[in-house]
Amino acid sequence: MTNSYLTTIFLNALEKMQVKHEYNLIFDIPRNKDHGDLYTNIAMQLAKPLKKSPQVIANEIITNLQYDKELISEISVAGAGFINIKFTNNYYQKQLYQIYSEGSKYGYTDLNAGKKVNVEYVSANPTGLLHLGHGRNAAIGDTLANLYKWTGWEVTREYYFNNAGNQMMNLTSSIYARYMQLASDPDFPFPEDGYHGSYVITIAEELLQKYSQELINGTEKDLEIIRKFGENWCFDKIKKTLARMNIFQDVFYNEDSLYKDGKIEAVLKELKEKNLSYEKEGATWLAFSKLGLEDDRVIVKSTGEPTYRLPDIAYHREKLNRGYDLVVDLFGADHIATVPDVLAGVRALGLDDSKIKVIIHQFVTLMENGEQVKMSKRTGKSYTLDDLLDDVGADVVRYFLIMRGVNTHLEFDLSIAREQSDKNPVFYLQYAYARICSILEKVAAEGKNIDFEKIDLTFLNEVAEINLIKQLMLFPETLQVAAEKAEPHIVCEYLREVAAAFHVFYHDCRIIGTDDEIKYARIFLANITKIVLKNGMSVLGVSSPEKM
RNA sequence: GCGCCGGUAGCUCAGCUGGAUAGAGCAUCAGCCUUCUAAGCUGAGGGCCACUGGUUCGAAUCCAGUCCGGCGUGCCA
Repeated sequence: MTNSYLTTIFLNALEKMQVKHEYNLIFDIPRNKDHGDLYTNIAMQLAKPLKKSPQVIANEIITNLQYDKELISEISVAGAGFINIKFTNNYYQKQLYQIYSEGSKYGYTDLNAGKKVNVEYVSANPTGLLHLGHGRNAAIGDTLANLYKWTGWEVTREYYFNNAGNQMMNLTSSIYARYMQLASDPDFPFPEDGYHGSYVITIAEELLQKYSQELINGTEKDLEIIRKFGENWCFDKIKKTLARMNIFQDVFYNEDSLYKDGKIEAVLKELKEKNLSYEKEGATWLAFSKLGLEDDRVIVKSTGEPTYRLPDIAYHREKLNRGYDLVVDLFGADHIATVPDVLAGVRALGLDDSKIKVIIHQFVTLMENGEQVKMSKRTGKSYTLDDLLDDVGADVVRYFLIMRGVNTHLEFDLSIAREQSDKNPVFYLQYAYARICSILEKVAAEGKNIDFEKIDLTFLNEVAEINLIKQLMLFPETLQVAAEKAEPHIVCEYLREVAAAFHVFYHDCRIIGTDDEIKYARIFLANITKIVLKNGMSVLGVSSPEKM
């Protein structure tokens, strides 16, 4: 981590010593509390170039350090040459004022001000209902978008879909078959690889209600009506599900518009001009082998239809052309194969693919009572995201789906998720928040006006108080790291630690019934904690109820 | 076969741009409510960080190889 005060005094010391070698001055929190509040390994880094032992260098640095004794109580050399720094309570108390002045904006940094990012997530085609996998994608994507917002980016949340391809045709014929089975012929054959989900029957029932027997001839016009009906039905359901998760995207980008606007044609033409595409066996191939990949791939099938690669490439160019500084894609692990193709395609068009950041998340397995709940697309008996939301609620769903690293296979334990108890990590955070609200309410009921500007924070000297302040101070940097690494779970872990630090404070330090000075200082601290928890939970998209 | 991800406590997982004695939650065991929400707090036990070799002051972390699991490897998306 960086610390501006420490950085300044250390750079001054190194300058005095006339150190001109390369180094990376960073401060970190030691695992062991006896080693102080922060440490740096700068002396080790300089050992080789200066040809001195780390301990000797560390001592020289300390000799040259000039610092405010009001803020730093101790700087010492330890172990192999670590420099440990210990702050005074006064230092921490002062930080609290700083947090207070930022108020509900605390945590926000304008690091990326003026920069635009597009985050594309969910992007399920309107051919069915969202399931658990989409849920993880949605939760990670939306939280990531929040993180970008909190680190200064101007964020566009985007959903990409295709309502024209094979999948849509498949849905259409599946609905038609169900419709026919209901409307005229119970034995009407169901397509070989059709959509077996029970929702298709529901769609057919509604279709029958609206159109009666009108569509039984299955003319092209009839099928178009059915297709549109199915698409609208699915999209409506998808959007409602997302809304339940507090997800509202800004742009719904239709793949079809790439064709209508001639963007697919343009890409094909350019690739041909650059001699990167060629005809073979009736299909158009893209010469990925000339772009650093192993094999050439088909981009237009011999039937004349493009494969997914072509519109994907055109779509990414389109996004880059819209002027984003960063274009983020969120995919499940099953889409990994498309990534190198799309990036190579974008490079082939002369664009900077380093602006594209692809995040691949691993799968989710649903567990119940220690057994895996099997998802079966064939039988149509699947546990949808809506089912899950009905079952455990939006807060638990969002939290559980982001609480692990994106690269880790996620085990979603229904038994724990359903439990409204200490086993459930969501409630741990919400309980801390509710406790704060409850106590502040009690204090307010006493009717005394407290002037926050005049509270004397030097009364906060208990270990639990200082530890809580330390935790609260880490919030902005935590959001930065989580955004930078694209790892929302970092925020989950952080907030759990904030809640834990608060619970200890709550346990050790009584508020009501203590002397006024101490009481007011502690109320102040509780208020700051409330702000951090609330802001943090809003980043996660989890609600912060005042009562539990 | 090849590519990507993972293998850390009984279970689920952090830590992975190298740092001091490897962490958390759950589970197990032992404590703490006449006072602000016990959905809480305190403590204990629990580990060849998959394996082997390498890099260096120092490796769970980096490199190479091996083994195990997941996902890919289409004129499906």
